[in-house]
Amino acid sequence: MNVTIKDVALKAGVSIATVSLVVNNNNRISSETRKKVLKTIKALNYYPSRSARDLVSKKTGNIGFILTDDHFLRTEPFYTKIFLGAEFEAREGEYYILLTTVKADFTASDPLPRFIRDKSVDGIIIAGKVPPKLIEKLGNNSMPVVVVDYQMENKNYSHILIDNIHGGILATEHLIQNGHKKIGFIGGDINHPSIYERLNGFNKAHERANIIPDNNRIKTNTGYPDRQNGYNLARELFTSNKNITGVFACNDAMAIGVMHYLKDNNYKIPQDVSLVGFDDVEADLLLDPPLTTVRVPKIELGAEAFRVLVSQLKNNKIQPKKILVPVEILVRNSTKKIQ
Amino acid sequence: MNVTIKDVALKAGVSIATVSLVVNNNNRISSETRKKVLKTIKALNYYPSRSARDLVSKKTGNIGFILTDDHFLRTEPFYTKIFLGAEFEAREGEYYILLTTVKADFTASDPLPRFIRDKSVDGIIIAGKVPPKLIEKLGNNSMPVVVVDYQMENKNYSHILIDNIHGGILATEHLIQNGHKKIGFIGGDINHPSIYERLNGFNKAHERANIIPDNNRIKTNTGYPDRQNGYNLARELFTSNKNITGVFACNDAMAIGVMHYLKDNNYKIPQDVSLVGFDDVEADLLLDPPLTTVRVPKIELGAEAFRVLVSQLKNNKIQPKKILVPVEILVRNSTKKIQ
DNA sequence: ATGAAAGCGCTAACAT
DNA sequence: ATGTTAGCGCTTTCAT
Repeated sequence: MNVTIKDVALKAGVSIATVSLVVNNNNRISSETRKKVLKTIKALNYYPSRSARDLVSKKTGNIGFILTDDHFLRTEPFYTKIFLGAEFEAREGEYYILLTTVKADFTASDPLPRFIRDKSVDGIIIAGKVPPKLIEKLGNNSMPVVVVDYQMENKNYSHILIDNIHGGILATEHLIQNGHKKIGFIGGDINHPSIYERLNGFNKAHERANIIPDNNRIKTNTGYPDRQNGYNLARELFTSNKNITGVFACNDAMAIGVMHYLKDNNYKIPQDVSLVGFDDVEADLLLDPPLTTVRVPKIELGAEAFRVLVSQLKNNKIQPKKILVPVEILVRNSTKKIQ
Repeated sequence: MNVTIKDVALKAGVSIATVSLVVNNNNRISSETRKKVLKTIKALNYYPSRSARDLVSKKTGNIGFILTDDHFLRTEPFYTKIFLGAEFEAREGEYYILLTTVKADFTASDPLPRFIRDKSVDGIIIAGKVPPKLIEKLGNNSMPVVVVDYQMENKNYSHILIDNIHGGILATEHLIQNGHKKIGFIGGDINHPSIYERLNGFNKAHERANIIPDNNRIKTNTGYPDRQNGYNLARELFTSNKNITGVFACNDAMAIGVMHYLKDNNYKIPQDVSLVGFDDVEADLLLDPPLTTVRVPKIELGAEAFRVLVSQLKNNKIQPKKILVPVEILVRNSTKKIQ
């Protein structure tokens, strides 16, 4: 470190306490003194030492961001955008974000992320499916936790959630309003709350339109919701069902798998089958046709998670919140009206 | 913080200096004392305070990882894997990694990443194309810098580089050995050192085989090397050239664009055209056919960058290194032998 | 409104 | 081989 609080105090002709108060926006300082101090801070290009600060305040100024490796390395930059949203927001605040991954199949014997063990963070953001054993192991820990895009029961954690039910309704209603009645649902693991809720929306939309959805058209399994899995489930769906005209895939990755399956089997999109995805990760993907999907504001999810976490840190009474982030349908060319 | 060095000293019946020496693996301590201290450290679950440590040592224990936003948000997890390699390695060491993005068109008036301004990192890793203005602005700074996957001239920075020339040779020789003579090259910005070198390898392989490459078959532009751009350049290539039988695309993203173009224009891969990419990002992409490509060890690139940076931090004489990481060709089904 | 001074938890001389 | 002690740069009472 170069220039310290002492240098500033000396140059400005005040005590270090005064400098400290100015730096921390304490209003007990006269505006002249403040101005003077601020000026010499600029002149000297002074930045307070984080470590000295942290040592006194018993904070770290860091927040930890945990992602499972499969999420971080997803082909589509879904979770990286959520991270970036948090990082953008952290730049405004006084925080740094430490990103780490844990294995998706985290077991009780795996160590907790290092920043938790050695208390290098003041709080934690976890995005996407959280390994249950991780939560268990985290249980003893007193750090505030915000969970993004994953729902957990009766926990003292705040949640930033996608409005999945409404998204499912939007996607399905769009299909129904375009005349589709025999609609398939392609999901991943139905035990994943997001997928469960999207299916829920799927059913609700049918109900509202007085259509009975056929359970045989609902295809899920316990695999990771990626393209390959979408392909496989599309095969299941179309070999056991004739005359399906619309498909709602629970995310864009699976929708792309469905596209591949349909092309391989000489179905035309949207002439033969209309297809709706979820997430909106298609930019730069060069899909043909462009995919109608439900847009999820990924940057906003991350930013909101950061804000909620910091507000809990500041108020240090942890009042768990649950925030639903709205979604919208983006109609592109993978869906069309039928008579 | 909870348990401090004092608690450990007290419980173990030694001085805090002794505890400190044990923690820092100083060999001036008798093995009995060491054992005793280590035991009570375990018992008390003691972790040294980073901030206290950093305050004394004038280090931060952090290293900064800079990526341009377009790279971080690339569809294929290329740079995120490089980051992860660094992060894996940091877990072994005593470091944390702060990840931030800068705009790809960073200008002189954009602020440097915050962790540089307030000196919250001991060193920096930059991956991928580095905005020139960033480097200029970084000039005054004394922090060691390691650059991954991008070449800069006459700078005191260490480099971890892909062996692009050899990769270009491998890709092209594979085509040539399979009987191809009229081979196209699809690149992005030829001023990007990696692309320049891959083209270099392309030419070298032709030379070795005594084939004169036709400049009209080399298509580059200044755009970002993504799928769309690959598509566009493929159109250029195939409309101005007949009977091309092989294409080397300078990365997988562009190769995918080429694939799309070929499919849209009723070329069969590999029956009509053999296609080779570069990077190996295809896992989970569901390409048809699977792409022959040059594999780049992304995790290893990041890990190596971290190692080099830390070794410079430790030796604090900055001896800039240049490390070439080898590549290999992965033959899949997008290439075939012609007579 | 400002300053003096204690102390956060640790490392590194220096002493023993 | 181990202990004593002086800071590192800051925040925060407590005085003034």
